[in-house]
Amino acid sequence: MVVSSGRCFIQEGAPAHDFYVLTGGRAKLFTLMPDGRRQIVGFAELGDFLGLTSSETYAFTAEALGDVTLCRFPHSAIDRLVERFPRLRGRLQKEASSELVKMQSRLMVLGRKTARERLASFLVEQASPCCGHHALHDEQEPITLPLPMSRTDIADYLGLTIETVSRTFGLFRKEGLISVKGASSVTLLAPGVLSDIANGIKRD
Amino acid sequence: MVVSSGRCFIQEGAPAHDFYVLTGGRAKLFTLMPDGRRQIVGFAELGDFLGLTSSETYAFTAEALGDVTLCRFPHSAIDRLVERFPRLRGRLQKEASSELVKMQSRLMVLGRKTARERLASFLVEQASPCCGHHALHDEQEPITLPLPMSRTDIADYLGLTIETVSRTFGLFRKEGLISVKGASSVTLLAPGVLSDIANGIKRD
DNA sequence: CGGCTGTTTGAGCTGTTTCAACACCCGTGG
DNA sequence: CCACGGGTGTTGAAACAGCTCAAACAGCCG
Repeated sequence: MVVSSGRCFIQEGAPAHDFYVLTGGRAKLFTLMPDGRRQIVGFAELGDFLGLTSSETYAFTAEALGDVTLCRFPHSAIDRLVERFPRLRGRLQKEASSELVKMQSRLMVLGRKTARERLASFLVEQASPCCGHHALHDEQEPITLPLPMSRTDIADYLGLTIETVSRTFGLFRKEGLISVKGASSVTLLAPGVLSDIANGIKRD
Repeated sequence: MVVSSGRCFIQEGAPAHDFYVLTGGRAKLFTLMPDGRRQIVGFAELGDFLGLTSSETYAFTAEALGDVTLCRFPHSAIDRLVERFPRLRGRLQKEASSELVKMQSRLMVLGRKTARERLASFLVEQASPCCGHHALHDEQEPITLPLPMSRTDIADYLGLTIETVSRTFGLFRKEGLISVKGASSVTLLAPGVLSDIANGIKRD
């Protein structure tokens, strides 16, 4: 199925009938508090499984960032699917535990890092799929990233306000660490330094 | 195997040879930043699986809170185990996805909640296994909890400082919401109100 | 060229942290 | 039995990072 930009295809709290595999585009996953405060719990991309839950209802809302394509499966079909594609079993387990590891580093970001460190962590995380195998830490080449999410989304992902996100982008720009094109594209000019900032390391 | 209080049985970054099932006691799971900042990513209790990871190394350190008993299995044995105990498969999946759901609510705690709301969330979370089936939200009876972890642990779990945790305990006490015995035992005098605070709901 | 939305910048404020002093609990040894 | 530590928890005052409120700005599209 195809979901157009801004549409929600999973609703927090709704009965969890189906699960999805994302086959194109990206989506933001978030939860809300009764008074409207929002926390983005992740950005889904190609190959991610969404809507697997042990409870009766979805734990988050999923909204398309740009147009998204996905495959929908009823929860009840999961056993049949695994039977037909035995390798899926391993995928599911691997996906779950790698998501758990990511969550743990997100907890560190939200619980213990400063605004600078949070934004640096975000940029490094966004860059890591692009630069693949070799560690970004000692990457010297500039890396250009598309940022399909708004400043508000970044803020709600990092537990900050849009103003703080904007100001911190400004700082990084002034320090020559990044350069920004039109607010939806960044190039990391010094990935190694950003990675150090993300981990709270000061090199002098 | 038995692990005595304060001992670490999983080291962050160490090669992940084994995984564990916790069969007695409780443990804290945490990650560290190079400069020593600490984030507790969870408290493990009876029946929890620890050390399952898709990568080569453990993502967190696990330290016993009081004495702990656990079963150790080499990672390589997991397939054989599942073969012998087919129901284990479901347990693993259920455990993983319920842990993911918990993680999402922890992200909300760390990213968007105030100190009051964080501590209330913590107390409600600690109480929920005790009061089981019926929702704690409209629970009127006082609930007494043991708190095996130190104030420092609570602070590192909630992304606060020990001083803020202590002050907030003081506030709750003054407001008649809890009563504290010797810093390692709390009774929730108004669980419903605490649950509302945890969710950012103000009732007047 | 207006009008809309999203982003940046500025100034002042606030909740949480930091730093420091003090109180408590408890095991030890005089 | 009680004074003495040492670790842990509490309380206070000052500082600061990030938030709030408000206004200016930049794209972007009709």
